[in-house]
Amino acid sequence: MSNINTKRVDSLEQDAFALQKALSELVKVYQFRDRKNICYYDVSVTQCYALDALMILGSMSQNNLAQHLYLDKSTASRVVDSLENKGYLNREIDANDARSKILSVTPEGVELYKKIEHDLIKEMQNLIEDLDPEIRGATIHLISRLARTASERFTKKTKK
Amino acid sequence: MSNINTKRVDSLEQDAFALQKALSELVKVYQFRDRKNICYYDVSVTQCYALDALMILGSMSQNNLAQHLYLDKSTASRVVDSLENKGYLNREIDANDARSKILSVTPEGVELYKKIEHDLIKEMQNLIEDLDPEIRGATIHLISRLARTASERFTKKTKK
DNA sequence: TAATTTAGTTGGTACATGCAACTTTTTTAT
DNA sequence: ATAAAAAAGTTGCATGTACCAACTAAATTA
Repeated sequence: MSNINTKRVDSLEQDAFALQKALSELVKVYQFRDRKNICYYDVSVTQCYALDALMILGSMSQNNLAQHLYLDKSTASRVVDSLENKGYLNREIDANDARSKILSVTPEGVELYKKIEHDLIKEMQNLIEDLDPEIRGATIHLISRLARTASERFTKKTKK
Repeated sequence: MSNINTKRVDSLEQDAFALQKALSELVKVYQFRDRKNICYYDVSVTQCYALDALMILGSMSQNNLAQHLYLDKSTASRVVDSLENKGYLNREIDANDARSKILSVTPEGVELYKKIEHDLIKEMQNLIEDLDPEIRGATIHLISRLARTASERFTKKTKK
């Protein structure tokens, strides 16, 4: 038997354990945040996700948005209602398909989004500025991977 | 002006941006999981957190558990109800303080916990086995830090 | 042109949660 | 010693966010 190999396996298992715990804690805390309905300025977290999706991915239909947010179309409809009422986005009938509503962020929405994003990114910068760029890159990579894997796993289980 | 310095700053800002997005996506996906009430065997995610806290930190009072789970004591009471009914934990009056209930995991609870933990850790191993151990360690560290910072920030906002 | 599919809305419902009021026990202050 | 305050836990109630199902209107397909 190889000492080195055993060590490696142990380390992998330990790391997996530690990462599982850390991730679990992180998610738990963020769940708490969302339950408390902590808002950025005057939008809820879900509403903020909606703004983000539209800013990053551009205008899209409501159904499309629902998919990105992992929400039912009815829920998406209400989230959009709220954002529309607050004046942060427009909901216009698609010229090519009268069933469909095209969502787009208003100038007020863009302004709000920029404020929120600025705050969040600044906060994140403080958190990671002392880290080696290589580590930062690797972490981003891993977190993205975790998100992707989790997404596949959960949506598979639900059988869409 | 220094080219190198500019580059560094840019890289930090880009990393902060990317990390913010990745983290946001991760949390979104996990929220979806929890909404769907995806369970491990026959316990919900919150119930699983409760089991985990008791296994890792040992027996504790209900109030104590509530704090660890970022839950109101009333909600904790109900979560514990459910776990007790399923036979996964015991709730006994504290010999030193008759107001307090001491929670402990039953053998059935331990068994369930081990199964869940085994599954999760195996999954995590697959996800990280190709990464450099150094990177893994650093990532775990950063995720823990993110959790801790978020916890401080959110609980401060709520003013406990 | 009739049947089916799709996008979105609305009504009903469920469920986890927090808050407030309450009980019981312990601690503190007078 | 006793009264007042604090603490742990439970229960009732309200709330908000979500899903599902039924519906409308429009587009696509047969």
